[in-house]
Amino acid sequence: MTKGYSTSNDFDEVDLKLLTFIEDDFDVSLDELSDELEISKSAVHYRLNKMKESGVIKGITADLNPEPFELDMVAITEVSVTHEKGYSTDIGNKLADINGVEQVYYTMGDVDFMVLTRVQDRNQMNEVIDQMVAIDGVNETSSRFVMDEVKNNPKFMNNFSQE
Amino acid sequence: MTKGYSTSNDFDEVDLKLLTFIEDDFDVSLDELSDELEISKSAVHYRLNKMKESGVIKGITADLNPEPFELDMVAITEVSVTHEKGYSTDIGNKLADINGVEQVYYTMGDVDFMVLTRVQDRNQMNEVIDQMVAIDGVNETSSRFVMDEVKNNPKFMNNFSQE
DNA sequence: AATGAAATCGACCAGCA
DNA sequence: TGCTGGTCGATTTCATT
Repeated sequence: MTKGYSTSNDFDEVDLKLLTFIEDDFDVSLDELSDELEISKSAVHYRLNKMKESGVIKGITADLNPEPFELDMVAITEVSVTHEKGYSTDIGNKLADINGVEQVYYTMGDVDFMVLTRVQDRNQMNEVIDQMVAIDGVNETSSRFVMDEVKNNPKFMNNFSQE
Repeated sequence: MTKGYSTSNDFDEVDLKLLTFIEDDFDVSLDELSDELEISKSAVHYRLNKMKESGVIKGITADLNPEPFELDMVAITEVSVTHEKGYSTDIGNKLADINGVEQVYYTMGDVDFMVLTRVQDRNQMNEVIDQMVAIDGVNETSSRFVMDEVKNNPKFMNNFSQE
């Protein structure tokens, strides 16, 4: 974040509306956004550029469907570590680097990491768990299988609009 | 998914390379992709269109930075339900609809749902938890605060390339 | 599936409020 | 600083192979 936008106060209504739109769908033309926001195409472009440069917009990405890749086995694993050595950013990164691991959170409380894994089948899941316990400092793991991904598409602007 | 791409076998190397690129960064020119894949710009465009239409590419979205919105409080909550009535898709959807709730998974085992919540402060977090326990059928909740989001940017192609 | 040409759209710039 | 309008280059579309 090079400049501007240190707090939410730096956004006007048009910015918020723009962000809400493009967080949901960026596969639209400038004309469409221009119509919706009732500002000129150039102005839309100007605001987008500014937010990209400032880091408010981290990037533009394609959201893929896991189904065609048969990535339909998902598990959530609690990982406990032995609290000997200095702290566990190291272990967190090693967990994150395992193939199939999608999300890693370092948490307060009885367990240290929550890990979400997505793979194609039980064999791959076993491999992932094996790699977790093989990490130096990992003490114990406990996994739950996900039967249904009710919601897994974070949209910050939804959370923010409650303010 | 209207046609094609029912299994991973329907993708050739170029498709996989293309998907790997755009899942990470779609803010690139056709020329860049054309160079990288060593096919013509039109061919890139053709493949992209096909994958959008077939649903392999679910959409193009902007990835936003939570920091400017001060959405830096994250918690993971285990939700248990009373298993009386018919099943709990209903409860899952109600959890998903709560403002601030980002992810909801229906899981096997001792708890029924894992919920990830992102809000601005403790007050908002309390509100969210209140709304969870207020849902009819919700029995018990247990929350852990997230100290560090080690990894939270799912990339299917990373998981897939292990195959 | 892929190509090349024609039509459309987006990126960039100088200038203005 | 935010925006405008115009130019140029990039993208989309389509007939063709």
